[in-house]
Amino acid sequence: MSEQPQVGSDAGLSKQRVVLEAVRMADREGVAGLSMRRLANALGAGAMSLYHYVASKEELLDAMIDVVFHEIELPAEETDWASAMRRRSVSARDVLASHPWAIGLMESRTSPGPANLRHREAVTACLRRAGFSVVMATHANWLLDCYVYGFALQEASLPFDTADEFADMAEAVYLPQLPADMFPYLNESAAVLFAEGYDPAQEFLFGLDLILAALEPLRTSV
Amino acid sequence: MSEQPQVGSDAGLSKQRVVLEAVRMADREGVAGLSMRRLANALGAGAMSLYHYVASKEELLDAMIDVVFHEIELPAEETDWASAMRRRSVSARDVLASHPWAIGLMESRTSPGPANLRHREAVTACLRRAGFSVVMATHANWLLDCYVYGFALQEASLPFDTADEFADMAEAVYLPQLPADMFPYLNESAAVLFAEGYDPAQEFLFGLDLILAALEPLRTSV
DNA sequence: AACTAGGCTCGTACGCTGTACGCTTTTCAC
DNA sequence: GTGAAAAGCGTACAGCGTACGAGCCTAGTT
Repeated sequence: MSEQPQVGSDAGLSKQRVVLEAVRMADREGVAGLSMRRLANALGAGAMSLYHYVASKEELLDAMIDVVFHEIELPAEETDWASAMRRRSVSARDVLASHPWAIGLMESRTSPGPANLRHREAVTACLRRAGFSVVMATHANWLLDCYVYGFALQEASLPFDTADEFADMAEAVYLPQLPADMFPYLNESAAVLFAEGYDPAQEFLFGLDLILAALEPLRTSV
Repeated sequence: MSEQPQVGSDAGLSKQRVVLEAVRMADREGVAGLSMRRLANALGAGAMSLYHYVASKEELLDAMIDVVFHEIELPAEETDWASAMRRRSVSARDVLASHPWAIGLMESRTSPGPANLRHREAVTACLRRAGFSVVMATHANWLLDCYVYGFALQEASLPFDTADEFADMAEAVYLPQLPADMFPYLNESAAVLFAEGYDPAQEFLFGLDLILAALEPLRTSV
């Protein structure tokens, strides 16, 4: 054993090491591939050793979600509210897209972790300081989160990651499923998207900017 | 056995009976409580009998999701586009709120079922007929779906269902977790929401109407 | 030096899961 | 009546989360 097992070198467990390895494993193989035994194995430990750092798998999943929230950029304080919200929303999408398992886990997790709370507080602060009323700040917060999470959810359930994969996928799987007489409009859309290419990041910005612009007049100017 | 086992009376299995009972079971006890053995038991059958109607549990889950989509109202054709979208979005929220397990399942399901496709086609048709371009209709479709799914996801992860439960919950669990000095803005919000009551349905309409209003000028009038 | 307390590790075991395999029963066309 | 197909299911296997309790290693006290 090393002299400071807390630090998290390659020997010696810690809650942090367990949780981070779990995140890495979920990134690689999905949350379905994450089992306590396999996780312990990856850490060079016995399965039951993990339970000294984590009360249950549920708690592990909670901690993993909070790691994800921790990666999301907090809204900057110096800029205007819309730019700050834009940046943190883009960051949230990036993070959720790189941990696609996280979004599906959120449904079942009912109590927010510390990083989640910190983030909510910072967002609410940003909105309040920009002149939104308490009620309106709550609305705006919900609305933005709905959009970000909803986007991440839809993106995670897309069967492709890149534009090239989209092209392959559309030709091989999607279009044959859509007889032109039953789905004329979807065929039309698919054709256009196929021709022009489809970029999720750009799609995200469209809705985000629309929402931000629609919220702007709802703050009482300070 | 009855004479027409296909029909789905109380005797005789069928894919429909299996899937519907699975949905009912998930509604009652969550998707975690749904096992092939317990499902078979509820249907008065042996576990392996289910596999004559469903290739795997994955396929069962896909079919369950499609049942949920089937329950969502299609956009009406006779009204203006905004009313039609509003109605179907409200319907979607209602349905997803009554099957909270569904939203968490969507992340892992990559190929849309027939009811899902039918719904997408109808929505796209509604938007195109209202004068949205192909690209803009895609944007609008994504944006609305993001909002609906995101809302459902957030709603599902709330630890309460009714306003009364919210009050209890806020006092017992939420507020003690939020020291006023670290989370001044969240405390402020919680106090106001606590005083005024909090209605998810109303919250949903705020964002929905904001989005619909912001989309209106983006169609080229017909 | 001997002893002890407490933190850490983990082997074993239990009840559960999805489902492959193959056997039995039922249904139906001829 | 007969043969074939459809429907039902008992058994078994690998893997899951985790309760339990036994072992180890270290620090502090006597």
